[in-house]
This record gives sequence, structure tokens and C-alpha cells, in this order.
Amino acid sequence: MSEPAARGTIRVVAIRPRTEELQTLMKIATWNINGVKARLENLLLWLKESNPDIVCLQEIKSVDEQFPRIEIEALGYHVETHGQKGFNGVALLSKRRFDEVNRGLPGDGSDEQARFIEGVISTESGGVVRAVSLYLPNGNPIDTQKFPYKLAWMARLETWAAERLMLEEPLVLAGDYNVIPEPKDAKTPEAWVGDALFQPESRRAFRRLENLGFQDAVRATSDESGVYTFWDYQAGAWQKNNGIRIDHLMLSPEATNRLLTVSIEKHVRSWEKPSDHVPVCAQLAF
DNA sequence: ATGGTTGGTAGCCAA
Repeated sequence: MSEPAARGTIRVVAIRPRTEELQTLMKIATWNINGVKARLENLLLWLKESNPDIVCLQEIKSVDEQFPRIEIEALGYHVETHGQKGFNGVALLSKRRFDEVNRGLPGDGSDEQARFIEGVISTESGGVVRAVSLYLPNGNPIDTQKFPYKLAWMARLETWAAERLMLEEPLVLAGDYNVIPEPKDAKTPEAWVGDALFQPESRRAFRRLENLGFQDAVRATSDESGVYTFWDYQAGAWQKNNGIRIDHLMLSPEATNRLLTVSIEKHVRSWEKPSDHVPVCAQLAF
């Protein structure tokens, strides 16, 4: 016999599917790989080990023609890229074929930086998932045009996201947001004061996405501090666990309802020739 | 402690 709920408390009913074995599981990951050419060996190793269904990559630093699609397709993935010479560049990998792909964040026809790609994927059970790989501008130093560019990009993202929410679909906005949402998302928050990643304007813009109805998958499942996704190459940041949490999976309400588990695959940071970011994953049930 | 490290490109910039 179960305990009666105490007066004034709310009995919480699990809305998550409990019978995982009866569901189609969809593992979706985001990873800033800091150069696909330099990271190909690690990427292939990680794909085999982690076996994600959908991967949102950032900073591929490659043009579309030079993206190593053959090697990735050999592991069973469909590949869509939005590349650029030298900097930026995003990609989507999916075990299921793409129904639709869109490149570039709308709202500024003069913006030539490759930081956004959207894909729509159908599941066997008749469902659909919409996934975005985004690489939000860094914005440093804040006294240059880079910071207003970051904020303008975030405003465009908010407008786009509000429109997409009206579709009422499972939607995952995955990527390197270059935003530390809260002090607990940095080992040494005081060191980030004055940095574009921790500026009040950047954090407010991130919070506005949450206010629209998106859930930060990591924060939604754990409120603990000391959870990071990036460790600088410099000054032994990894060895000292001097990290920050800037890679996020933002879930629409329909995606949040399907959320089972979240994982940060931190061990990848200790591999040979690592990216400075690690994969962040969510398992959704369909 | 305003340092130091990596990737891509080209003879430094971005992060």
C-alpha cells in the first residue's frame, strides 16, 4: 500500500514512458568537433561507440565538398552539411533519411556565416522529429561588432523558434550556444564576468528561449553544478576540471514529453587529439 | 597571474 500524499503536496505522476523496450528510441546528440578534418578519427570512433540516431555537429571548418561524407555514410548515416571555408560550418547526420533540410537562419539576407541547418526526419512509428544544428556566435570581445552580431543572431533565433513552436512538433534546437546560462554552469564564474558567453544580455536571450517553452534538457533532468561540456585547451583547464556548460539541447514541449535520458559523454575529452567540447545527448521515445 | 593551446589558412585569426 502506498503512502497517502501529504496535505498540500502535489502527487507527481510520471509522464515519461516507462516501457522503454516497447518504444522506438531516438538518441540525438550535439557536438562541436572543432574541425572535421582534424577530428575525423575521433568522430568515427565516437559514432561507433555511442551509436546516435541523429548528430548535430558544429565548427566543421570545412566546405561542403571537402566534408568526409563517404567515411560517415559507411557507418550508416545520411549526411547534410552547411559548410564554409576555414571557420564555422554545421552538419546533420541521421540514420534515417531526411524528409526536408534547410540551411541558414532566416532574418538577415546579408549574413554569410554558416551557423544553422535544420532537418526533418520521420520515424517508423509515424512520428516526426525536427532537429537543428546551430553554432551561435561567440561574441567576444564585447566592445566590438562581434557582440551585437551575437545578440542580433539570438533575436533572429528567438523569432524563428517562436514560429516553429506553432507546428507543435518534437523539435530539438541543438548546438554550441556560446552561452553559460547560470553561475553554476562554470567552475569559476567570476572569471567569465565581462565575457560575451556570460553577459547578462546573452543569458537573458537564452532565458527567453526557455520562456517560449523550450526546456534545457540537461537542466531539466538535473539541477546540480559542476556539469560542463567545454574545457579550454589552455592552462590545463581539463586537468583542473575548469569547464563551462555551453552546449545545449533545447527541447520543444512535444520533445520534452518524449525525453527519457540525458548524457554528457565526457570521456571523449580525454581521447588523443580531442575537441575542446564533448557530445551532449538526449534519448527520446517515439 | 590577462598567461597559454589548437585548427585552418596563409604568411595571423578565431576560439
